[in-house]
Amino acid sequence: MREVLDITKAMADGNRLRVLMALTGGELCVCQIVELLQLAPSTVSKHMSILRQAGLVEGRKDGRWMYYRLPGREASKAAREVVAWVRRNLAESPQTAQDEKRLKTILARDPEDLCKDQCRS
Amino acid sequence: MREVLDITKAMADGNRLRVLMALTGGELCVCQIVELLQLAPSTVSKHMSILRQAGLVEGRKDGRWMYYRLPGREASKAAREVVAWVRRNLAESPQTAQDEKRLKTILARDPEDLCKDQCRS
DNA sequence: ACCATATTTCGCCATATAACGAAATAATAG
DNA sequence: CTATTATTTCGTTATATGGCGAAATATGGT
Repeated sequence: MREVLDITKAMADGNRLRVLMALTGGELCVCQIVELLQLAPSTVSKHMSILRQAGLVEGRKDGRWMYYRLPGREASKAAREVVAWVRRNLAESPQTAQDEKRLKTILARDPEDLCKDQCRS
Repeated sequence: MREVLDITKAMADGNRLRVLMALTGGELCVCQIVELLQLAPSTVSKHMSILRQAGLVEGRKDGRWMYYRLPGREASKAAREVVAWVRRNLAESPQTAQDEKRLKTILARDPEDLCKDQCRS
């Protein structure tokens, strides 16, 4: 029950669903997700830890950057299934389309610059 | 997005997940669910309306009794898929086993008596 | 060692949610 | 029609959650 509830609670937030959809395009670092959602880094960090705790994303640390991606083959079946369900059901969402567009411009920028910008603001 | 969020929020509560599992055995009326969860009728009613709004259960009124059941073929695919996911992932849960046992004794009693008992307490 | 910087942790506040009881509603029985 | 009773709605309260900024942590560059 605990595992299932961790998963369903993790999915019960619009911003976290947006992150799951954004990650279908490949892994992203925290500052890129911050830029996408337009939320404070601390808030995004919390969201990612909830998703990670539920097994809906995996984290990889590379130097100062933390990259998150969707769960791979070794991950729990329950988590992988539910991520697939989200992908199917949000694929046509306007929000998803808008985020994809926005992500393109974010990915076009050097991640390093992105983070610096955030520190200034 | 709205539809997906309605579904994920509806699933993000332990008592509502217990109801979904209990309904795999067939439809139940509100007073039976009240007896199972040991919550106030008003609370159970709210839970059921949240599940219904999300399309995770269907309601059928029969006289004074309101019966709820899992979504049928005509229901949204997203809802049916996610209910199937819950069933698969909670099938082995101790909570589910305990509730099944408890349900047996509840179903053995006349629903009419059940409701009267609740009014007395 | 020291500084810059990416991320996380912590403490706080506002809002959302789950619970209850009382009152309203719906529907049968007399 | 009135009484009974199953369910829902409403108002209130306690707790959970999402958001932020400040401070702590971790890591690479100088």
